[in-house]
Amino acid sequence: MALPVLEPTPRSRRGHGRITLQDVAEAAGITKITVSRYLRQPERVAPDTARRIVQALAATGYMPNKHAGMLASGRSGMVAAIVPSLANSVFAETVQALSEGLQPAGFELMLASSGYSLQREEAQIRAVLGWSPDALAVTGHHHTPEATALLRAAARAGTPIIELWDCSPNPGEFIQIGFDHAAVGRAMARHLVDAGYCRLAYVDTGVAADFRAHERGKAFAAESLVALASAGLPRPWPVRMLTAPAGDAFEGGRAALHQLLAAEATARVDAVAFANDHLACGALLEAQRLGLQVPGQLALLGFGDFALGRQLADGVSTVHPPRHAIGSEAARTMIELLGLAPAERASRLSRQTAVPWQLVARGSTAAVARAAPAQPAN
Amino acid sequence: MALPVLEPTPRSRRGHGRITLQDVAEAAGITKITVSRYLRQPERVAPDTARRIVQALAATGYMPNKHAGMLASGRSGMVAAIVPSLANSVFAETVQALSEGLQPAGFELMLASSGYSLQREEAQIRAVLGWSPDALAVTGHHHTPEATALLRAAARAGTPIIELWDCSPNPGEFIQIGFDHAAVGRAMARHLVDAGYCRLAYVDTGVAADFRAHERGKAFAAESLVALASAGLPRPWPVRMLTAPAGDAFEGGRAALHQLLAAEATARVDAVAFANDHLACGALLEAQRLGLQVPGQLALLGFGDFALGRQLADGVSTVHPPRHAIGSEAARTMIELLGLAPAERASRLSRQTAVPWQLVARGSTAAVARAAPAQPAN
DNA sequence: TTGCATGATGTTACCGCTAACATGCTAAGC
DNA sequence: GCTTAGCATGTTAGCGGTAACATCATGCAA
Repeated sequence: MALPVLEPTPRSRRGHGRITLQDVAEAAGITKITVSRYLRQPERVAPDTARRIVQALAATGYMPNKHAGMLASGRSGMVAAIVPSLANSVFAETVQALSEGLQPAGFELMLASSGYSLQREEAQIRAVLGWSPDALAVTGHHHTPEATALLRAAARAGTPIIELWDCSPNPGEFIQIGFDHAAVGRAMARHLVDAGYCRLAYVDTGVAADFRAHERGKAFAAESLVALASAGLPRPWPVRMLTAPAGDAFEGGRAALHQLLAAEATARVDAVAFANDHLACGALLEAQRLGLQVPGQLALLGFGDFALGRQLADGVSTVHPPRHAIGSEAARTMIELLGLAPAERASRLSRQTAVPWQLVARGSTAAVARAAPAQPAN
Repeated sequence: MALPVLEPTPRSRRGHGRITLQDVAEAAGITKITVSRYLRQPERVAPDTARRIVQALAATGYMPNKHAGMLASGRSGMVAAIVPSLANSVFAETVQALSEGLQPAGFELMLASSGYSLQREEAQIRAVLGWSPDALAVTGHHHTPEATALLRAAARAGTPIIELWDCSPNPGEFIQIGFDHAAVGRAMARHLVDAGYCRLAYVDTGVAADFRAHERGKAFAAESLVALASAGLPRPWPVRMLTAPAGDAFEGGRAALHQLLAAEATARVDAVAFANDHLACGALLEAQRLGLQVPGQLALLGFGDFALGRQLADGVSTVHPPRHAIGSEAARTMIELLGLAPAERASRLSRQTAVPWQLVARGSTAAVARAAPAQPAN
């Protein structure tokens, strides 16, 4: 028979070596709940106790374990965002604004970039939801079916889901904060037609999953025909649509320009809209190299309002998207929703906020006298 | 006297509504530990049980709660990184590489940007350590004293701390993965002198906390004198040092160029090195506007190897920093260290990895015949 | 048959924190 | 004096997982 073991190894896994509330409480001569209370609602503990707690906190160098806090309270104090790319300054600025907007409310931001892949986005959503974020921002309203299901489940559980950058005219399943890309595409078309151009082209980006650029392109093409017709060209030149090769966007713009110029000079485009400013700048540089007059022989219109566009030649006309406003508005929305009781919140988990954008006309699309219509207006 | 309450409210806070391991276990007719085991080591459960677990997982739509997992196991599966800025493509690419390198090993990345402020960096470090990351990457070796103390405490507790981008010749307190910026500055100086230029200037960035650019500048200035002397100019023109105005870097470069040209033409600089390519490109565009010959009258040398530099004129010479390699090397290091036993790990929490960079000579610093030395060599 | 290694699953006790309720003490009200 | 409201602090029981050990069939060698 085994002898009774003295001091039976308490088979306890001791802590991971960090200072805990318990340590602070002991140092202050009280129990941990009071310390916990002080940290969350300092006015709820007696001034004298508070003083001792402050000392104990400093002496121990306590740092709260947010996982434990989350587990106990059900609130993580963390918000997650998934964007297609961080290298793209467009999203970087939105994320920056989101982060800055959340900071004062005490929320941390957890960031993931999907590399413009819906598969990776799905994986990221799955991973990120494991951290029980208090809210989740994703980019756009295109997701894999599984991803949508995950988002839907989270939304039903009361987690605000925000789709950034898109804001389609028809209501979506989640909260949308962005703008109508089709409207931007139409405005781009009208701008070029109004400035006197009539042989238009749209250069899409080589990044397959930039749905927004594609959507602008489709609307651009459709609106072009309308605008040209109402400008007295009932049988307009068909809008050339092409896709720039993937890779370096400047080179893509250069290559696209060459493709466009391959046509016989008389039937050449006289204005090109691009999926983004980098493509447009690449095309402008190539046009300069070729000795083409911009905007004399060729007008160029970008999207994104990148800093470079202001610098080249007389400036590249562009659309200024509300990069910053989308992020700060998203932060505002999250904070507002998370302040509501779950019951109230539920009714607001689907809505749309359109953030204004602006077409910035610069030298590259200066007005020209329209050539005589190919076809007299009847 | 109060009647005995039947079914006394079990004062239990019910869960937060999510599916838990317990739910899955019940659906599969087993206990939760077996499900937990299956999720971590599928080969440890019987094939038949595994099948039932898989079904139960699918049926319930289980999603693990990582906070609970972290609390129980002491491992969070998360790594944090703090960079000065995400809008800067330099760091964005490093972060991208870090993220991609960590993904296969199953680590999530938590990201924060400090906006080039050491105060904010300290706050971010504090916040991020509350999430008990398995490892933490920060940028550079400049931190507030408090931040350094926090990092030190974390390192002592076994969390690998990695300083990105810097790699000073003298050993640091933490792990450094980067390169020696002073060496880059010296190489820039030698490149210009070797190409025949002798009236040099360095334009620092207006971002006060970009210590790395400043360090390159100091080394550039010092090495210039040495290189010019050994090229037969014992009493060289003193290196002009100036700081571009903060804000748009292109404009900063333009403004800096104007400042440099303000001197009488005969004593004008003939080569300028910049803290980054944006400044250099801005200066190049301004030089073009002013009709200056680059590199005839002026050589320009940037840093960063941004895509634009390849596009302008005959290309802007630059230094290609190991943006990507720093990130992937950091990921590799983290994974390696986290695979070690804590005891073994402790001995490796301080070391340096120099990642190679490259000077990319393009048109903007093409060689010229050196003007007769101001002073004959003796 | 017995003994024992082996593999599959279960039990228990935590991780560090907080919600909910309980207690004890002081001061006000009658 | 005694109740009672109110404040400060404490006790208990979890949150949802996992580590460590326990148990219980098997199969197989001795």
